Amino acid sequence: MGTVPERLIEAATRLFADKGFDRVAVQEIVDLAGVTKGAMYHYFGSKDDLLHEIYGSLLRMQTERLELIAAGDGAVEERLHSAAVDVVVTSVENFDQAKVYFRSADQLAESQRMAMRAERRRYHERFRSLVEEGRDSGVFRSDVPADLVVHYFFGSVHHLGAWYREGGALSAKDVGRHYADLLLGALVAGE
Amino acid sequence: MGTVPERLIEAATRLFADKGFDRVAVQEIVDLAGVTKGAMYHYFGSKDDLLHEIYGSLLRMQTERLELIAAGDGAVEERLHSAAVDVVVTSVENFDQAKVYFRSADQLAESQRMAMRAERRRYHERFRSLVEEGRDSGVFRSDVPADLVVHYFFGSVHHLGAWYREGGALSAKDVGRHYADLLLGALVAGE
Amino acid sequence: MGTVPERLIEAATRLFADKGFDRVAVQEIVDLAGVTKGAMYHYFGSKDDLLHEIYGSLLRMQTERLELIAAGDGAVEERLHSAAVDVVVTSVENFDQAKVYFRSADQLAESQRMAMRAERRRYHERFRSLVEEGRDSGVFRSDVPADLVVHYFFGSVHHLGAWYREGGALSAKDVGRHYADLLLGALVAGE
Amino acid sequence: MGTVPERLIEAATRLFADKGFDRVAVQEIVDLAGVTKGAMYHYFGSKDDLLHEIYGSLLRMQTERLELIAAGDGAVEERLHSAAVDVVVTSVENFDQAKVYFRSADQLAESQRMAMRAERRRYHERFRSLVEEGRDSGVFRSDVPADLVVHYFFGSVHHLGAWYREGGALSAKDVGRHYADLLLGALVAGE
DNA sequence: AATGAATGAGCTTTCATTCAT
DNA sequence: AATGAATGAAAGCTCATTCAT
Repeated sequence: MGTVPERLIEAATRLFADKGFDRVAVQEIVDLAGVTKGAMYHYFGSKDDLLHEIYGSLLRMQTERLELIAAGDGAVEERLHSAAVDVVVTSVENFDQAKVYFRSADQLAESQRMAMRAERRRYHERFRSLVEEGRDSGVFRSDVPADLVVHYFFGSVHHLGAWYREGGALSAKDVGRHYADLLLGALVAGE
Repeated sequence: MGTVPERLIEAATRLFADKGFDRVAVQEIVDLAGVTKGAMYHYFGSKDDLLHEIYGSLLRMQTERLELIAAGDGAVEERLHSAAVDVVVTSVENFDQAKVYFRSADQLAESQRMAMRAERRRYHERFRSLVEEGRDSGVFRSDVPADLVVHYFFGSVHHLGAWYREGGALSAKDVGRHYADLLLGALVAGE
Repeated sequence: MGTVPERLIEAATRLFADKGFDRVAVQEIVDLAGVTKGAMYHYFGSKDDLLHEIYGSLLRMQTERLELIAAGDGAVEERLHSAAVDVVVTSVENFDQAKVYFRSADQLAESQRMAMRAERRRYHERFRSLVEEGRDSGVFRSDVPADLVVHYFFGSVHHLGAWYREGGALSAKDVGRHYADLLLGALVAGE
Repeated sequence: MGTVPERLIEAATRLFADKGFDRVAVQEIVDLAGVTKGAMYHYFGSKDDLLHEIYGSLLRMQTERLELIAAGDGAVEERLHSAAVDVVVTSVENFDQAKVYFRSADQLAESQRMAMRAERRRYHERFRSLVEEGRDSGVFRSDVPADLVVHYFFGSVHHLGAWYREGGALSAKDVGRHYADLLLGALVAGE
């Protein structure tokens, strides 16, 4: 059953993913976790803290993986493809966490927002540097700003929570590959 | 200064776009509109009604334009390109409304959610039919599900609110063209 | 269809009878009457005024009839019996009005409450004087205070709204007779 | 001073009795009880819950007592007399509670109304069965429907709140006896 | 480590009434 | 005679957080 803080994180993740941060009462979280409010405030300073905790961990994990993939030694188009597949697959495999991340990103308290943005920027930049590497080496088209490309692609990823359903016809890997194909197709297409 | 209901819609649009539906108090809306709560409830049945009104109008407008564009007589790749540009441009030109739509779509009361989903689906299907038309005529790749393509692209569009800033280096038209180019590039690229 | 004030009184009577004064909104009344709030406030000073009007008229009518009956020249037990039947029959024949009277008597504004109480007391006293007349002439028992008898009987009458249904097995006259029989039976029974 | 929920019930009882359910604000209740609204909603789900609690307890008590009295082994007219005295005495001894019951019975939310009606019906039926027992054994008159008799008597009891004042000339027992005498007088009177 | 009673500020909504037209 | 937009005060209720135990 896990420790109390683990159960709390788990409960909060499920609820935030389903209804959005603002629509979940602390009471619901502790009920689902089978503890009381006092216990929650013993481990977490606030409801915001729970949110921070939840998507911080996914983002950190994805950043680490991205850095490994990007530092690999395949061709740039292969590394970008892998990175694209990976962010989709890890998002789907941690779908509740990802949904919380996608939905409630802007709901953080001022103090934590800074830290979060810095981490997100780091991920974004690393991804962009891959795109730029491809352009510099003449493999990718260069008539579209690299930044825009990254936003374009992450938009698609963030939208997964709005339509993808686990257990349907498409596996996480399927979606990841299709997404990566579309991205690479667009970049390699050339003018 | 416009009529009271207009001022209310305007105020609500700005606030919902900035902070999200759940973070805006009715009191803030009426303060910004310069009226009292009673006046608001004279014109709108609930806070939900305001939300519905706001993005209903954008969605209706975009649907109409999409249907016109799709029914044009150019080549399918040109029609899809125009449609893609158009949804971006109209979203950016009504950016607050669009942000409300992107952020708060799922926050509607049960009753209105159905109606809204039906309208959204209609838009989605019309867009998808363009993609399918291109595949059937051999112009677009067919190894990626058409539905997924549409979700992929709309994800990018929905994400505009998270990064695009008016008055920056890129005009609405610029972004629209880049987005459309990326979409068409991916589809035409062929396997 | 009647004049506007008549329609308003009618609508208010029905609604107050059904739901109680406090549970009816002025908006509902004017909707049912097919007019607007402005029209209502043109004819009536307040929602309280409507209430006052409604049960004032029933009470006045019943008082007049009671005085006629009491002043008749039959035996006292016959006059009391007639009076008892009459208050039941007129209450049932104006059932909505009567229900309003029974339910919402205490809901009047301070100013009107005085006037109302005076009228009610007048009715009560006239009824009591009949009881006393019967006692003085040795026809009725005298071991129960006359005031209490009157309260006892009017309690039964007021309760009609809680159980009597028009169109059922018992006609207004039936109930009136049974009620009067029970009252007279108790008084004549003797010690 | 009692526990918080006790103080809340006490305060609500007094206020509901005085002004009627709809005329009492939750704020008044908590002020009188010396707590805050949050505390009230910690113990009671709604304002309706308070009402339910208040007269549920009186009704349950009276039902229990009625069943004991009715199951006794005296003559039926004695048992009915006792039952009549008892309902008056217990109502007067818990006068605020009884007034709430008499006044606000129909103000309950739909959900609780059913349960309450069932309990009231049970009380009514038990009382009626006493009346019927007396008719069957030829002690009571049978020209008046038993149901009507019960409504007639309970009407008188419900009306107590409208006229009886504690500390006056008549004790609870006095009123109870007079009421019972009037009831029995009417029933035994014979045709 | 954990409880749960209690707070206090805030929420959306209702409503009798007024008033310019 | 009548409209209906608008007010302003109050309503019932929710909720993150605190704190004595």
